[in-house]
Amino acid sequence: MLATSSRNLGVIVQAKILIVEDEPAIAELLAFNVMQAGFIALRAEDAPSAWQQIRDHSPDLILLDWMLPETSGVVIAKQLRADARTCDIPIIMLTARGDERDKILGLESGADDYITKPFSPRELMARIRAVLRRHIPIMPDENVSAGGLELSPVTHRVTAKGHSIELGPTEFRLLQFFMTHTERVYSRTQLLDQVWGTQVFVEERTVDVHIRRLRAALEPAGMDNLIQTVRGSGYRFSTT
Amino acid sequence: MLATSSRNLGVIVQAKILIVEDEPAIAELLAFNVMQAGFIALRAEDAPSAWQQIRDHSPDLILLDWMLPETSGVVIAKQLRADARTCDIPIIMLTARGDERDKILGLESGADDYITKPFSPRELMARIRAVLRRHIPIMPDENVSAGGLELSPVTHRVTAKGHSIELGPTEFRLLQFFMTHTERVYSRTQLLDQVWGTQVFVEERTVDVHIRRLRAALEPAGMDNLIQTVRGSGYRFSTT
DNA sequence: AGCACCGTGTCACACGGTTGTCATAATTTC
DNA sequence: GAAATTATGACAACCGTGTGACACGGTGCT
Repeated sequence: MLATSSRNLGVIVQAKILIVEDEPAIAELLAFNVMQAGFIALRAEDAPSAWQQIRDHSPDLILLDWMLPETSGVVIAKQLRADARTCDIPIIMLTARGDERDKILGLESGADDYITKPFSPRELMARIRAVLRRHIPIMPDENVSAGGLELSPVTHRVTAKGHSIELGPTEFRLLQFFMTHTERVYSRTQLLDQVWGTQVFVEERTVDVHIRRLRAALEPAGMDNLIQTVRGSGYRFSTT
Repeated sequence: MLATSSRNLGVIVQAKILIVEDEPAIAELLAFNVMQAGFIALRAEDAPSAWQQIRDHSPDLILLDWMLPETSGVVIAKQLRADARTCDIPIIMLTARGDERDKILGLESGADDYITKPFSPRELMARIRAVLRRHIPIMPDENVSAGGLELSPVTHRVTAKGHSIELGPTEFRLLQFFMTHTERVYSRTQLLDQVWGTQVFVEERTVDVHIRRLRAALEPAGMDNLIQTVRGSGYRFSTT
């Protein structure tokens, strides 16, 4: 599992994190850590440029300094929460004083979490990940059954009339895609996009190999004929 | 997690109840009764906003209307059950027709109870309390037995066909979680959230070590194969 | 206090499974 | 038969997991 990026339905997205901090040294430190962890770091040093960044890039999370030159972080947080377009963006407050009152105020103003300076990079990243984890949209993965096969994403099991079928991760995703998109031909490129993800560059012929491996796993149950080759076009999952 | 979940502690602070209902009048009525009874009422009028609420507030119980504009309540219920993060949330179905078939379908789709409109507030609250009573004490203090293992939270003991099994606190909680959530794959992140808690920051690979320690403790009884590795996904407690 | 002990989290390393790629054989199409 | 396309077998690199060791903090004991 890539700890650095939020995974959703097989597609890897790189979360964008906006750092709103006026002290350059701290901003630099934050940006470094954030990028080190594999996120995209956006930066703003005051409220106007923060809004600009939010409008242009719609970040997935905002690290917001408590103390800012013009507008305080709390005000920004409240404004973010007031706008329908931004009220869903999670906020982590950065505060210098380990004051308990700051914590209360920060949370009341709509922050999802807060962290006091100085902070360890590990803790910061952990909190970021925790907050992001809570905000990843829930995509229900339902059990699928087709052509006598039963696939259960939650238990990560595949069965075919009693036979238990062992699959590697890639073959599992491949079969899952086929079972949720039956009776239709998919080119190798389409399969790569859907199963491997768009950002991965893999040889087209690799699909052949995984098709073969999937068939081999299905063969003991006599269900390998479900995966059909359509010459010149690609592959198809068909019950007939 | 800052929004203190009403579970976990075993003590019901204030259960959050999500009302999914498109008719404003009925939603209002429900909310009023729920709040009157001392619960926190969340509201959603369609499937998307319901998911939003679930994601943000993780309610302790869901009142789900049978008939909804876009996605039917049954579909939502099934999706809730399919997701590891939501499968434990109890559901009470609201149905207008006193039809017996609805009841069957509703229960099959994973609802814990159902109630037909019109209903008396007293009956509704009684059912809510009954369902909550059954569901809150999942983690705390209930003896569990699965796969030939017996776990008793009150005495903090684990036995496997005569063998007494010694576990450290963390391994105990880990096993308890697995035994109350069998046959389902959990990622390291999910296990950290569920067993360690969301505000604890621990390396993901630490889970491996505790899995190993748990297996080592189970090995003398020959039950270490109950904890299965699902490569690329996580771990699973399975009796098969 | 000093001590040993336990539980825990982290790391480094080893091992095996998985994966992508290629060369080659088999198959289909014209 | 030749060309195009796909199936197969083999292989090396990589990644994920298992494992042992160690450090740290807490607890109870002498």
